[in-house]
Amino acid sequence: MALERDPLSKRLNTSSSKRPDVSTDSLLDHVPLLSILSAQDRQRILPELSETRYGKDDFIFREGDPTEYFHIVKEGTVKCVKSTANGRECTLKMLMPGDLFCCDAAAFDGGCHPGTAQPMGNVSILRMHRKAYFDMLKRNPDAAMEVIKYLGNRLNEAQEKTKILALDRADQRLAALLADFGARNGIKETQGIRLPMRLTRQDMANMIGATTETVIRIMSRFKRARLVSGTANRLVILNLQQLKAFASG
Amino acid sequence: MALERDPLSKRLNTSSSKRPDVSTDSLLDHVPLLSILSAQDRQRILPELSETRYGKDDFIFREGDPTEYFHIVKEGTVKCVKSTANGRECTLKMLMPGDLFCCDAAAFDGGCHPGTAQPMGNVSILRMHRKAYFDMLKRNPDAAMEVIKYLGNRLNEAQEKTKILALDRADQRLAALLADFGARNGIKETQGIRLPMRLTRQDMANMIGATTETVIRIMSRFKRARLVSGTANRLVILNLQQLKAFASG
DNA sequence: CCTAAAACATGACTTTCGTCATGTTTTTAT
DNA sequence: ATAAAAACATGACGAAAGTCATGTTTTAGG
Repeated sequence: MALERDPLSKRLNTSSSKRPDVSTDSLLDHVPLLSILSAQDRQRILPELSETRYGKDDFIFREGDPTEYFHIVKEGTVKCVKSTANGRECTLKMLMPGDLFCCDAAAFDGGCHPGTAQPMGNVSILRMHRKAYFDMLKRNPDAAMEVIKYLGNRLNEAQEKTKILALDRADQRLAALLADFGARNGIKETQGIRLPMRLTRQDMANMIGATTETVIRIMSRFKRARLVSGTANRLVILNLQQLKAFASG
Repeated sequence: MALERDPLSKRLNTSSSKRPDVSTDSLLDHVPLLSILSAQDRQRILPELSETRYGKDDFIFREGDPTEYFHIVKEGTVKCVKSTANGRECTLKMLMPGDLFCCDAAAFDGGCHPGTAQPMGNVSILRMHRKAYFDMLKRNPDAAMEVIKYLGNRLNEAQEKTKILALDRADQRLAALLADFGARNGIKETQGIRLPMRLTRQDMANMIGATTETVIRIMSRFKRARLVSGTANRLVILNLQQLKAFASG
C-alpha cells in the first residue's frame, strides 16, 4: 500500500501516451481484477493496455463523457468528483495505485461517466478499451467473479459513507475520514502517520460534505487536542485511536 | 413495475417457507440476473429457490449476521437499513419486486451482512444458497456480466445519493426522494401519482438523513404548495415536475 | 531568495436543522 | 364501534454549520 512517492517535481500539463514499461507487469500483481489471470491471459492482455501520464490540471475524463475505456491507477492519486449547476462539488472517492475507476461504474453498462476523474498531482494511468476488457471477462469466469466482489465491496463502502453523511456531525465525519485515510494509505513515521498525498482543507471539505471554513475550524480543534498536525503538503495523524473513537462516539 | 398490491390484510408474524408456486417462474423473467438464463438452466435453478413470507415486524436478516443466502424480492417492499449505537438509523434502499438484496453486497464476498433487511408490510422473498448461486454464475458468463451491470448501476445510484446528502438541503433531498419514488414506483391516478407502499414521515426522514419533525414541517410546506397530499397509507404526488425542479434548484 | 497566489485562520452574523414539549388526527386491533 | 397506539402537526428554543469579511501563513515558481 501507499505506493505514491509524490515527487513534487515540475508538472507536465501535456499528457503523453506510450506502451507500458516493464514495471507495469509487477503492478498487475496488485490489481485485484488482473492478478487472477493466468500467465497466458496476461500476455494477451498486456498489449491491450496503454499508459498515459496526466498533470494536476488535466482531466482524465469528465462527467457526461461517453465511456470508452476502462482505467487503472498505476501511480499517483486520482479523485472522482460530481458537481452541481451552482459550482459546488463533492469528492466521491480517492483512487490509489491498483484501484480501478469504478466511480465510473458506467464502464460496465455502456452509459456516460457519472463523475469526473482528476489527478491530485502527477499520475500514471493504464487503460484498455471496454470491449477488450469485457471479452477478457467473458473468457475468465474467475476474473468476472473478482470484479463482482470488487464492486460489492465498493458498494458497501459507498453505503457506509451514506450512513455517516446521513447521521453524523461534520466533526465526526472528518474524524472518520482522517482515520480511514490513515489506516488505508498512511505512512508510519516517528511522530505519527503521514498521509501520502497533498490534501488541502478544501479537499477534505469536498469529501465530507462541508465548507472549507468548517473544516478549518474543526482541524484547528483537532490540532489543539493533539490529534493531527500540519497542513496540505504534510498532514500527520498523531492519534489514530482517539480519532476513531471520536468519529463513532 | 409497481407490482405491489399492498393487501392491508391481517399480518402473519410467523414466517412460513415453501416451494415457489407457478407464478415464480414468470417473476424470474423480470429479475435481471435470472432472465438471461437459458430455459434449461432455469429448470436447474428453480428447485434451488425457496420462498418465504415475512410480516411487518420480522427481520429477513440483521446487520452482522453471516451471509448464507442470496435473496430476491418476489412481492412487497423491503427496506435495507443501518443503525448506530445510539439508536438512530438510516434507510439505504427500498427494494421492490424483482430486486436483489445487494444492499447486502456481502453475499458476493462471503462477509457478514452490512445492513438489516426488514419488510415494509407482508412480503414474499425468494432465496438460494450462496454456493448454488455462485456455481450458476460461473457456468453462465452472461449472467455474471448481468450481475456486474446490476452492481455497477447500484453503485452509481449510491454515489448520486452521496452527492445529494453532501450538497443539498433537507427540503431538496426530500423533493428528490419523492420525485424518484414517484417516477420509479408510482401508480398513475386521476389526482396525481400514488406511491404504492405505506410510507410514514419517519420512513422518509430515515431515507434523507433528517429528523421526523423536519420532514413533517417540509411536507406541510409541500402540501400548502400543492406538490403532495395525504399521509402514510395514501401518499400522492400532485406535481412531479415542480418537485424535480425544486430538488435541483 | 523573493513575490504572487493559494491555503489557512478567525470573528461576526445568519440560516438550517435538531430537540423538547404539547396537542390533534389517523390508524390499528379488539 | 371504540379505545389505544401510532402518526401527524406546530411552536419555542438552541446547537450546528453556512456565509461574508479580513488578516496571516504557507507554497509555488521564477
